[in-house]
Amino acid sequence: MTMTYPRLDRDGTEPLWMQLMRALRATIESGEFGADRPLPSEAELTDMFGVSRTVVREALRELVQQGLIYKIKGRGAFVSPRKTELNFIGSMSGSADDLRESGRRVTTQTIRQSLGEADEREAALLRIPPGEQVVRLRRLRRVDGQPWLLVDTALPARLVPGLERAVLENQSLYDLLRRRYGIEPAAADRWIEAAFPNREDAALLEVSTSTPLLGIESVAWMPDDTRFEAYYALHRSDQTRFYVGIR
Amino acid sequence: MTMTYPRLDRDGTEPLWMQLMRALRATIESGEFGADRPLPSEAELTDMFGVSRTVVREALRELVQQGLIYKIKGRGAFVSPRKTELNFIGSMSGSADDLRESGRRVTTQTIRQSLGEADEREAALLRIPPGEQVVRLRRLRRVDGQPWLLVDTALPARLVPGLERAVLENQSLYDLLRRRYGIEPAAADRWIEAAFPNREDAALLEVSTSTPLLGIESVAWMPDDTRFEAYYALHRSDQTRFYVGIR
DNA sequence: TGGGCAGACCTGTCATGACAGGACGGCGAT
DNA sequence: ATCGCCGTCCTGTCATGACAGGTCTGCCCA
Repeated sequence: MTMTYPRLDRDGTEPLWMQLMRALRATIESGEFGADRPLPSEAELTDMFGVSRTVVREALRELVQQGLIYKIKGRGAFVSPRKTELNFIGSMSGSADDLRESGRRVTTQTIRQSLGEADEREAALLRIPPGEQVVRLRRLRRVDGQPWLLVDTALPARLVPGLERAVLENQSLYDLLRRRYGIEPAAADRWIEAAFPNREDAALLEVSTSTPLLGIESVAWMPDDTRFEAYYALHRSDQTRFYVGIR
Repeated sequence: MTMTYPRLDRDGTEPLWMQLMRALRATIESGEFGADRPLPSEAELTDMFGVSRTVVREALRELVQQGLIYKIKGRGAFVSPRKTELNFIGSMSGSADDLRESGRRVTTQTIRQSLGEADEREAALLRIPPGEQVVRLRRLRRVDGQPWLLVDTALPARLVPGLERAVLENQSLYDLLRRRYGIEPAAADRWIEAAFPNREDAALLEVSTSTPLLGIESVAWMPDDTRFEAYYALHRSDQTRFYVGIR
């Protein structure tokens, strides 16, 4: 067992379990472990990181939830076989702007970025009065050069002052929200349907208007229940199906 | 606080946290609590049920995961507003045959039920050799009389001897698997795409062949990693969108 | 009347300990 | 060589305790 890990920061604000989860996740994603290879046992991890078994279990539980590992009672934890599909729908970190790269070239082009007034739908999702200021983004996600996802996002302007002028190209919106505005996502609701694109959307996604696409509506909120993001996305599932892992 | 709860069985095999989760869930689903109403605090629940806070937290965590409740630090846990959509994709209990009823009349008609040999796709999903015996089910789910979901399921015959002759009408397949075969689901992988139905499927679902539907492929397994179920489902999202809650 | 502070109550994090039961390997007996 | 048993190691469950920090209410003072 030759793994080396960063020391966990006991004085910071980030919980130990989260730091540990990140460290393990980084190792797994580095490719150091192949599919179905065992991780160190819980007891070993408590020794290696100098934390309690509670912390280790919490970190591992999260990795199981994310589908990166699986656990078998009496045997241990193992690295899950690599998913070729992207866990976009079923993971918070898999949101439109925080898509995990799986050896694919992912680019994001911002088509529109403006201030506006929340319409009825946006207001209902974001739990704000209709007409309240929102920042609206329209972005096109490409995977290996192919259009893949077209997302229309609305965020309450009062939460993200200046976002309508920020540089967003190939940026993770969630990172930006976290660093600049202290927005920590806690949970999201998502609704999925099959839909046809209109003429404009079809052109952007380079499909015909009779191509069936996945439509995903989403609203996300912070730990204090404040809705900070609503989006509607069109996805070309003819290219890549959406994966959801249930743990 | 006038709630009455069943006593938890300390001598059985079912973990206390799971029993508690079920009890709370039953209360919530009975309608006794309205949306956003507070649950008893963790401390109160430990007193009421005579269990440790660990057990209470585990039960509540599971309910949060299922989207039935939400928690706010410093304030407590609250009943989530009732979802009108069914949590089919993102929940193990929301599998094709264990759909939660939300005040809707749900019926299931078995169209086909037979023994067969696993084809390449079934074999890959179930991790069995092609040609191995599988039980195949084709079922049509109706909600309020409207066709809603058409599911083709394959299960390794060696795990479910006699299932091809069992009475399945309006039965929960998961209940049956649990009671008769001791099959306990642990996790699942699911893939979602937009698709068109073929002529036969379109007729069953009462749509045209140019109606876009959601296609869901799924494989589920037990704690020992044995794949016990694979299905492909077509869903009419023109009727009801699919909901996924991220917690 | 309004604002600030303290205390009580809440969930979140973490440590420690114990026991149950599943998995696996080694050893001994047949 | 094979099978069964035992010991060790593993995760799962559960209890207990402590502390941090968020929330809310009531009280006191200006």
